[in-house]
Amino acid sequence: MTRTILLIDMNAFFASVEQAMNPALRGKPIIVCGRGRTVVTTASYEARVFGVKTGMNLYQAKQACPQVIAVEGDMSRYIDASHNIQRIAREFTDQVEMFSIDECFLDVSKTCRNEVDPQNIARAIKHTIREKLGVTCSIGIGPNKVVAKIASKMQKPDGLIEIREKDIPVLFALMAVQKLQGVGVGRHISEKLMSMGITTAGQLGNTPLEKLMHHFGIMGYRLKRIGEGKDDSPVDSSGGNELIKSVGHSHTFPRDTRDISIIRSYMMMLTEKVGLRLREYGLMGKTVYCTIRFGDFTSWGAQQGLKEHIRQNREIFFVAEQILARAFPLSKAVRLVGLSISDLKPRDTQQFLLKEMEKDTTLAEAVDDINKKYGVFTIKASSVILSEKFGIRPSCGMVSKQALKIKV
DNA sequence: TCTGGGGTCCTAGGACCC
DNA sequence: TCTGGGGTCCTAGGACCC
Repeated sequence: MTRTILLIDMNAFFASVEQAMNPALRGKPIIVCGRGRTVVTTASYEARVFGVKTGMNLYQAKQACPQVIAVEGDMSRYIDASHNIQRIAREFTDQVEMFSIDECFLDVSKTCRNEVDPQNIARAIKHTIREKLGVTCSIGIGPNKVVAKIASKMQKPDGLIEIREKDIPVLFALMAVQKLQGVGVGRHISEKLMSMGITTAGQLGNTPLEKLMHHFGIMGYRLKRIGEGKDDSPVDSSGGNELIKSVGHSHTFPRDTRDISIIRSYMMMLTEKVGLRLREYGLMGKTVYCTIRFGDFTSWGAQQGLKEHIRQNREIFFVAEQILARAFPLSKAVRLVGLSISDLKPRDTQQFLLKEMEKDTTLAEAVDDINKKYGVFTIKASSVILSEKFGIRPSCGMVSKQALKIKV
């Protein structure tokens, strides 16, 4: 059965939301970024004209566009906007999958079987989003999710492209493999494909499966399907039923360091951020993973599986410290430390019966409550105060998809 | 001029057990 | 002393995504 899938892809989403909320930013080149040694998360189209791109550092952005306005991102605003987009999408079909904070798949096959032109649906969605939220989007239409996604990237901003099944062979024959970025063909794979003489999507689809399997293993099968413009994956409208698999944070130091006390205090701060979110989500984890990025951008990582699930800051920190100890003595200065916890399960309420745990939990949750009410780190561990002495400020976590899972 | 932060999935190798 | 094969679990690392 032929399907009709739409992908709504928001244009310069974070920057557009900031401009919609603050008239003083409209029509101006702006970038949304973090703090410290940060990069551009999103550049407005006015900034892109000057060559400002995602991933540039602030210096590069200012060089390219001296008048660019840097705005510190506020994730909660983007999550709100994302929910609003989802609500609008549901006015058109109940088959809606929030794919990321700024992308949304719709399966409108049923509607289109009644002679409704999918382009009319797309135009109505674009109009509603612009009217209600003051931001624009590009919509791609295709017979499946992969093709819809490719179509959505073909015209930006404010685009609308439909790729019909019969158009795929001609279109893909001309499409460079780099254009498949975003559907599972990243930089490494496309470079390898090019070195094999496969330069277009069409050539990828025509390459014998055995050859692709030989070079890419089981991935070869998926690559061939992408090259053929085929994809059976359904639009998953189950929403927040997906489980969160891991919760983590990382932080880049203002300056590279070998000082164990600095590294340790950052790790304590990360522990508190991870622990806070774990408790917020009502989860506990059984595997702790620590990572270090060195000044030369090489990295080290190690994990520790546990006998029991944990959720308290001091438990997480105890394990993190043991893992971190394996990285010493350090051969190079450290740029970033990261901490994440996985192997998650919902909080076991029975454990509350244990008095010791109860006390600890009550304390941690009281701290969480106060921090939620009066701002993160109103109450903080001594290590965090120490962190601040070194010029560290806790940043807002870029939670994206997880926040959507929780809040929807 | 160096290059953020949040995730997911997959693979490969070693340990261990039967 | 040398020899299996299969399965599972754990760990490290890579690729990809927004």
